[in-house]
Amino acid sequence: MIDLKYLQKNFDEASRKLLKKGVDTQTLENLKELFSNLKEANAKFEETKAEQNKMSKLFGMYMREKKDISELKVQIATKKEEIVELQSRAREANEALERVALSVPNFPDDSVPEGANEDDNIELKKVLEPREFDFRPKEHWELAEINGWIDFERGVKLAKSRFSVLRGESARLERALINFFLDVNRQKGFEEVCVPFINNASMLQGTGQLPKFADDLFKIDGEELYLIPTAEVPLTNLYNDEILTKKELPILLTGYTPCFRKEAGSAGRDTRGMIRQHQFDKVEMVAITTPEQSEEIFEMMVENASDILTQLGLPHRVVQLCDGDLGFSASKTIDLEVWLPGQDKYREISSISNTCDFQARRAKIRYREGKKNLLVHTLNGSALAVGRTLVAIMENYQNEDGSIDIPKVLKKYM
RNA sequence: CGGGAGAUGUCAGAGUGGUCGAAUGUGCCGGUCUUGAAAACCGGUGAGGGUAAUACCUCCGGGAGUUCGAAUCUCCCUCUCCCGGCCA
Repeated sequence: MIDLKYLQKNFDEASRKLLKKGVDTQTLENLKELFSNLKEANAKFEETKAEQNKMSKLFGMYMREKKDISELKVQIATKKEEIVELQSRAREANEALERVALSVPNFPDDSVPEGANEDDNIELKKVLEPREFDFRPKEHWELAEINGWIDFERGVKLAKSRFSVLRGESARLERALINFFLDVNRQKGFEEVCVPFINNASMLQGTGQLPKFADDLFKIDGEELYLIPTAEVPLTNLYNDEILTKKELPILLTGYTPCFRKEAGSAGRDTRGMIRQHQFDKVEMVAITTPEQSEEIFEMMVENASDILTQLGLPHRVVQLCDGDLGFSASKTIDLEVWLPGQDKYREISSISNTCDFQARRAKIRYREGKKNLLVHTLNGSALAVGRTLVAIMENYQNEDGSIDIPKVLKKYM
């Protein structure tokens, strides 16, 4: 959630920033008004409640002193009606505010370039030269068929479309990649954690998936529980509603989880192959930091994800997202795109974001600084998406006969 | 899934209708002492909102109710622990 006090005090600046994230001025005007409504409603309620509290104390005193309480009783009864009314008005004001506020995206960081969509993203650098092929490189699904690596049909049979089955070598490679990623992250100082793959609604709200993106989530029937769309949810919310000490920051976490996404709205995109599945494996990094630390940690996380790709010998490029392409919670995002020779293009394989205090405010994650409790910064990034790495290895390490070599660093994991 | 107990500040644990945001211990922060540390002693220390700062308001798992007044009484829900069943 954005800082509403900031919105109120710097409305023009705030609305200019959020325009880039597709929020119209109308919504922001509305939000500002709802916020001041709430403050007003609260003030009235509190004032009246204070009067009643005083009278109640008096009541007690009169009783003890055996004074006449009949008049006081009438006064209190009148006040009480007023309070009930004011309280429900304050509550409504709060609900009205939350309904809007929880669906307003984060401000882009000042350093983020302007742009309308992904076409305006900025390539910061390329790492490793794509290999020259003396034959037409195949796409991963052709290679999957030749090698018997991916059983798309049976995945669909077991669940539905956009599910698949890895068999034999590919299943082992998937497992090897997970272990490799976790080991690298651990060496960089991330604590490995193993978390529930199902989280409750409150946690999903904490990281920003709810209430706005409910349609993208698999919900457990009859429960307020959801399959996680990313390990970012459980890892970040590990500290939901907690107050940390400054000493324990930064907290660096890494974990492997499958991720579940409905992919509502992406019908027709990447229907072939396993680029876009309802279930995919990912190893995630999450950092909980002070505001001073977050930029440095952010760069470290980008560096780490890029390093993993380099160790695997996968050519990739580092892309800074423009403000128009930023996700809901992100203040700043850098994507890593891996080269897929079969598709003849770069495809996203990691996305690293600093949400600053946006998630911290929702999830109530704070740290103690002297006598004050301040919001932490939260960061997340993939290191890496496992299925897409598998695809990248298949396409980059293919031979003319369709066979696939295994990157050297993975040999000890196979 | 069946039976029993419980949910209070970092934790442990008092509090059973008013002056209780809450004893005490512990932890944490600061200080005295010490070459330094520990021990001992002294002081401070829940969260959110509000204010220039105070006032003031809300919060004792969550919700509804009784009452002038609820941590305390009633109802519902959730969760935890113990016993039994089932089970990796």
